Amino acid sequence: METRRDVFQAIADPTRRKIIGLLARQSMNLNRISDNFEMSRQAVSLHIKILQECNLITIRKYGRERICEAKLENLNEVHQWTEQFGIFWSQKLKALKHVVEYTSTEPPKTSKNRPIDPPKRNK
Amino acid sequence: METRRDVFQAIADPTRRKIIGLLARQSMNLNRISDNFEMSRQAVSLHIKILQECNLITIRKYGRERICEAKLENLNEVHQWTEQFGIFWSQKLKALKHVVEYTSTEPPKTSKNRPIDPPKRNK
DNA sequence: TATTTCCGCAAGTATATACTTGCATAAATT
DNA sequence: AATTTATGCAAGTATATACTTGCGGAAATA
Repeated sequence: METRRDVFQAIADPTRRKIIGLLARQSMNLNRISDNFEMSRQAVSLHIKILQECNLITIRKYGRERICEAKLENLNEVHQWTEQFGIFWSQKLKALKHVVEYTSTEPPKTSKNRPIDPPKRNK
Repeated sequence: METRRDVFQAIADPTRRKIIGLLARQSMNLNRISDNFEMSRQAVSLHIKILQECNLITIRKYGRERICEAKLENLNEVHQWTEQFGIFWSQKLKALKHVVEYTSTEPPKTSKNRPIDPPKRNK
């Protein structure tokens, strides 16, 4: 039922991203959150549950209410994952080397007159 | 079958994240990529297809091969989404105001002697 | 006390997801 | 020409996902 559940999966859903956006501005109880969506309260509640499991929000009981708060720090995992490629961007992509190598030529007709070495599987 | 398909959903799967990581270092053909995984070639191929649809990779025909290249720029959407909350981190979270307000008190016993105003739905 | 509000639990459904295996085809290699 | 290699297409399956509706209970309000 609830196998893989990480931050990346949590933010995959647009509803959950919107919830995070809402809670980033102000903590709210469940019903208040679901006011922002067309779907049923239960549906929103389920999204909240998932976000909680992924440690992106915390829930605090306040009387009969449950106040949801965003724990934005835990978006760091995502931020850092994308960040790692940022290095490549500024370096104009190492992979770009390959692009240039290949795109400047036509596909080989035979193995003899190939303009460049074909990619070979080392196995 | 293929309804919602965006970058966030694309990177939700760990296999696809790994593929992006691989292609960020070096462009590869399909079989080469699938060498890095336990699953079948077809399974990997499907992930590639999804990544392509989300514009995270491009595929270039080279003879009988199909060379996959990462288009890391399009991770910007994710990067920026997380970035927007970075502002809040440095500001120690506006929402933190709420946390302090609420956590310092017990839940109200009656409506009379509530230590603070309860959250009210404006409807 | 009666009523409303906030919320969880549970059952049910339709579609999506992540795989698999088998077969077919075009392009290189021998 | 025969074989290997790279890949696509299609069918099939199990589980996950994103919802719904209905019921019940605890807490606040009138």
